[in-house]
Amino acid sequence: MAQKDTVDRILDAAEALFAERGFAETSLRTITSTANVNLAAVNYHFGSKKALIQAVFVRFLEPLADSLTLRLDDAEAEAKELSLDDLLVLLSKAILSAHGDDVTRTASFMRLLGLAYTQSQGHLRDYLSERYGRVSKRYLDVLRPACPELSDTDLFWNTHFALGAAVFSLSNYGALEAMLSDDSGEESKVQNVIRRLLAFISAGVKISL
Amino acid sequence: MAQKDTVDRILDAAEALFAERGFAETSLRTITSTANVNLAAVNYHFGSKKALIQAVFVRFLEPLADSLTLRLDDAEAEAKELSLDDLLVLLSKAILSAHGDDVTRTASFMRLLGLAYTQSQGHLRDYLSERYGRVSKRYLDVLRPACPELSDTDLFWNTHFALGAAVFSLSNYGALEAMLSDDSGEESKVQNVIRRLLAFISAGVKISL
DNA sequence: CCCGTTTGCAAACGTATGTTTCAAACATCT
DNA sequence: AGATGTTTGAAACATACGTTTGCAAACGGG
Repeated sequence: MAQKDTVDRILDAAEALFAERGFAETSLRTITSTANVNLAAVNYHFGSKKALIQAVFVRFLEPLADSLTLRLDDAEAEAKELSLDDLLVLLSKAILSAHGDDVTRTASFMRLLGLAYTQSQGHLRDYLSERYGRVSKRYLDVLRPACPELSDTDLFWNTHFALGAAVFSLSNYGALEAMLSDDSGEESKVQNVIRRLLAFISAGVKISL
Repeated sequence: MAQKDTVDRILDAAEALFAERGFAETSLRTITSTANVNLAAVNYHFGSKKALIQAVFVRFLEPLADSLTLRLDDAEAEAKELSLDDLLVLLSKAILSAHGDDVTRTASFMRLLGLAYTQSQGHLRDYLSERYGRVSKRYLDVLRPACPELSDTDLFWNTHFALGAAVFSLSNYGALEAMLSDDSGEESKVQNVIRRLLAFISAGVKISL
């Protein structure tokens, strides 16, 4: 089929539109007309708007969880001690590689993650933490021995500070980039910001009160 | 009058409801019934829902901007060099003191700030940056010489990483605190988290690529 | 006390939304 | 080819929303 499947076209449109306008601000009519699909198709294929939102997240997070699991398996197979920076790079590579190093789409999806946190969307938080709780817990378990000098409370808050820095800056990447004078190099700007972010996080996470 | 003024009751209800559910997800009917006020009162006193949202932000940010300006005046009057940590403490004290050290309300309002960033709400971003651009620019101007070893690009990204860490963690403070085992000391937990946050930011901002 | 203005209230209006319906088009299998 | 199950399409439905209206009550200066 020359045209992509209806389901995928809906998911593509929904992912992009949600990211730039939020969930409640994006109507099914906008989504379906962007996707060149009949309005009823969303309820037919997904059942409801809520379910569509969940499907958008699952389509992105499933490969990410797989990629992360795989890399953690590899790392543990080598049985070497993983440093904090090793783990940060591992995570960022897992995220980026999960969708063919499409940095734009990844940054756009980070915006969705930010929305999922701030916007109440209770059903989403419950669903995601139920579905991906195991992977994130495993990552944290590996992170724990990489920061032996930190107490559990230190680590807890520092990781959430780091998560905030990542989600916030990447989800607002578009707006932030526009504020910069364009004298900086053109190529792979996002990559550079990610390098900056990792350095920032690496320094912060090591702090204990 | 025993009852607070209608305008204030609306603002109180709107601030709390917006913070916990988002802008689009909070209807005027929910706001007015929470405030025990007639539905039409919002459009009468504020003109529109958009204007109400702006008014909520102005009521909170105006004292904050004043407090920050005052403290910057004092600091510059002493003509001492302000270190990065001095400036972080100055800012956090300005934020907290602006509303009688009501940490709960401050944390709740941080959530609103996060929403203002993530949800498109273009009118809000424009309005706020037009109204408070001068104060924030002044703070950044003082911050600049406190980090002499950083390039402008370094400083730009690091401050936004820091902002993300702050907004995200404080705006989700309620949910995060609930995840912690309650063995930690009861008193002034928020204050402790703010101390942690400042240490985290202080370490991260100093990083250059 | 009166009258112009402000505030409060109930009801309605117009619109946009998520969802449902049901018949037509399509695909798949025997 | 014909029957059967799946997918699309246009239209309608029910509801929730922001906003407006019309009028009564309260207020305040002359």
